[in-house]
Amino acid sequence: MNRPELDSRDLYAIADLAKEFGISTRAIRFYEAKGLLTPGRVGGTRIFRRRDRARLILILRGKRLGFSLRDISDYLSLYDADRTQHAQVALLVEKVDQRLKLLQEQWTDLETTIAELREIRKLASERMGAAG
Amino acid sequence: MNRPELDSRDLYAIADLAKEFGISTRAIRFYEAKGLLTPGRVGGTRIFRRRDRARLILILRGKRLGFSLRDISDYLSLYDADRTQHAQVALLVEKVDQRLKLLQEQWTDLETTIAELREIRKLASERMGAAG
DNA sequence: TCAGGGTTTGACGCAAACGTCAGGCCATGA
DNA sequence: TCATGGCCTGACGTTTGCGTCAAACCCTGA
Repeated sequence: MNRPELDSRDLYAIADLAKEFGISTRAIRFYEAKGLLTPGRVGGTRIFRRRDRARLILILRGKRLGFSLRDISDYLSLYDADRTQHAQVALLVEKVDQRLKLLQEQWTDLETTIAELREIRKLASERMGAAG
Repeated sequence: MNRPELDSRDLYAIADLAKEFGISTRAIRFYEAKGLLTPGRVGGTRIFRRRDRARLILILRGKRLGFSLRDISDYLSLYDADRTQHAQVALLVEKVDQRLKLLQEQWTDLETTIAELREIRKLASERMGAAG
């Protein structure tokens, strides 16, 4: 483990991050190709810093939230530029609101579905008599 | 409008349903190709009945819920066969539970994101002074 | 010196859910 | 009669988010 620069824990190899977050190196390279990450280079080899790691965390959360990489890319741009880009922030807030609304719809849809399944299950067990 | 069979409102042309639900005829044909719908035929032309319309409603709800057409197909099978397929129902209940859990996670993630956006928005407007 | 392990860049593959022609059939109305 | 409009079946195209080689480079340890 004689890699002083890497041991400062401000620098990560691609496999380090892949392992830490349980994703593939391919995925990480893909995020870079899409402009979501911009790691440094030593020769050809990618070197990730804390900033990159932080961005990766945001990317993964965005994915859990169901946003596309395009959307996440927009979101990440907020963390760069001055944060004074009012219009950008407004746009993002809007997108999150949309997503929130969609989740609310899903929630009520799900309640309906659950009720239906309960009904089906009930009918099923009735037909099966005491064997249910 | 001299189409007595169609005016009984138990029969629909493909375009009727497409228009009613705001989807393309292509999508409807696709659902049929995937076995989710089984409309009748008069010559080559598809004829949809109330049953097909009801299934289409379930399909669209399933999609809103984020399920794949494969999943929805399984779900629909419950509405056919005897409803006595205990195992099937259990399986579906399980899938819905999974989806429910996922939505709950998304919900809390989204709250975090919203809080962050509010913070950014606040910082932005502060920097812009009273002009916000 | 050479195998092994980690890295790189292409480039093709893939599954889902349709979009988008293309070409053809059929019925209707001016 | 012929143009128009709706429906049909292929069949290829598209987008998203990677997976999966392939071929090559570099460093390290036995």
